[in-house]
Amino acid sequence: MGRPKQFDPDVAVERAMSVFWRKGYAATTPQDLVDEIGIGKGSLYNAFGSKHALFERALLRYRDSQAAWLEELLDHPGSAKDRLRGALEALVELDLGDPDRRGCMAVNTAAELATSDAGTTDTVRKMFARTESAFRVTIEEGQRAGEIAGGRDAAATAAWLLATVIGMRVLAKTAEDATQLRRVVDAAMASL
Amino acid sequence: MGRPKQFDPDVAVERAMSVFWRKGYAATTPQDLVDEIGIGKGSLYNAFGSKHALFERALLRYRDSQAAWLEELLDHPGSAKDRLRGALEALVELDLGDPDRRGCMAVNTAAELATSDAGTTDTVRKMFARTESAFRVTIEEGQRAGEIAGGRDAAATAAWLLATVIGMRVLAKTAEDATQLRRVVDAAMASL
DNA sequence: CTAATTTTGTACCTGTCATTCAAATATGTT
DNA sequence: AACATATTTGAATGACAGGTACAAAATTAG
Repeated sequence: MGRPKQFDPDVAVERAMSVFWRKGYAATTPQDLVDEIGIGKGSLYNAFGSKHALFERALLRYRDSQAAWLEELLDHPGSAKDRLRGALEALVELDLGDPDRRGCMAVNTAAELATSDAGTTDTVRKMFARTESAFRVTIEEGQRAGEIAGGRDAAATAAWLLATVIGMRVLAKTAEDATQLRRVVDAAMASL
Repeated sequence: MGRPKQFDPDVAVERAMSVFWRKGYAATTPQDLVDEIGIGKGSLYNAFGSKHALFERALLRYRDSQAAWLEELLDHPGSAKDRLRGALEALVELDLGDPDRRGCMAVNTAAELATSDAGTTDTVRKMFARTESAFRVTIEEGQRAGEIAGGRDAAATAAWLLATVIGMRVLAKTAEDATQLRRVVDAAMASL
């Protein structure tokens, strides 16, 4: 009943994600969003209610695609160490391959909104926890397989790996070439 | 000649830094700045020219105070490893002790502006390079003293330590308590 | 075919953004 | 004292932010 939407809300959220990811929350205007999505302002506000609500949906979409991507990488066949190295190297490729150097949307959001937006910060915190958890599982697999020293605290190592990855993704935004990031990967793997 | 300034520009820059640090660049308005600094808008624009110019001065002020703080920590007496651990622990204290959880202004700036502001990004890149360099010097001292394996690539280890610290400072903005950060420090030092 | 429902585009609104300006005020120079 | 210079304040500016209102258009249930 009623007139059907002439645009796909999922596509709209994806395009909104793209804009928010590139420009950040505060610097993105409703005009930017309608330009990118290709709908009118009326439709935008009818469908999503507010800039903030759309941002939250965009962030959740980022979470889903990002988490699936990383978790699939860590689920590849191979040794735990190889999978971890592969994931880090894939992240470097991903970040440096992006002409806009957007980095990680969750990291950018933490940096921009943690002081002012508790709800969004909670979402980001959970995203970090999820990644940390995936790292911990892989590290524990490596310990059972004897590739990683069993005496190490897997939880602490996972937290440290998460910090390393977050740092890498910030550095990817400022790095001029790949050498700095490759060094980070090498040193991180050397000390695992 | 002329009426003398009724405020200290250095104090004004410091207060501006405080606001930009807490709110980020885009979310800070000229009104926020004059409220915090305690001068009129005319004075603000007469003294600094634009919001962006004031931001750059605030960022440079951050760089100077931050770099001095960290470099002094790393210059303390003691073994290289102890100094590195001390620096990481001091950063955790600093970040968690801040009620606003502002994290690191350079990191926040990289996250917010790297896609859009080449000049500022260059400043941040140099700040990162300076910290990385201070880490490398300390690591090399540790290698000469035999505390850190000489076979390790000091430059790569320093890059990795920089990434770890950047990640920690992002996590400090979302972490609910100190455990996650303490784990990062422990794991980082364990693998040094 | 209509009634009911929903979307859409345009126009509009209020407030704020970043900046500028005029006038008043405070100093150094002659 | 008169003047030139520099700074202060706060109002004024044009542009745009974020969002709303509304009538016309599109669809489906009955």
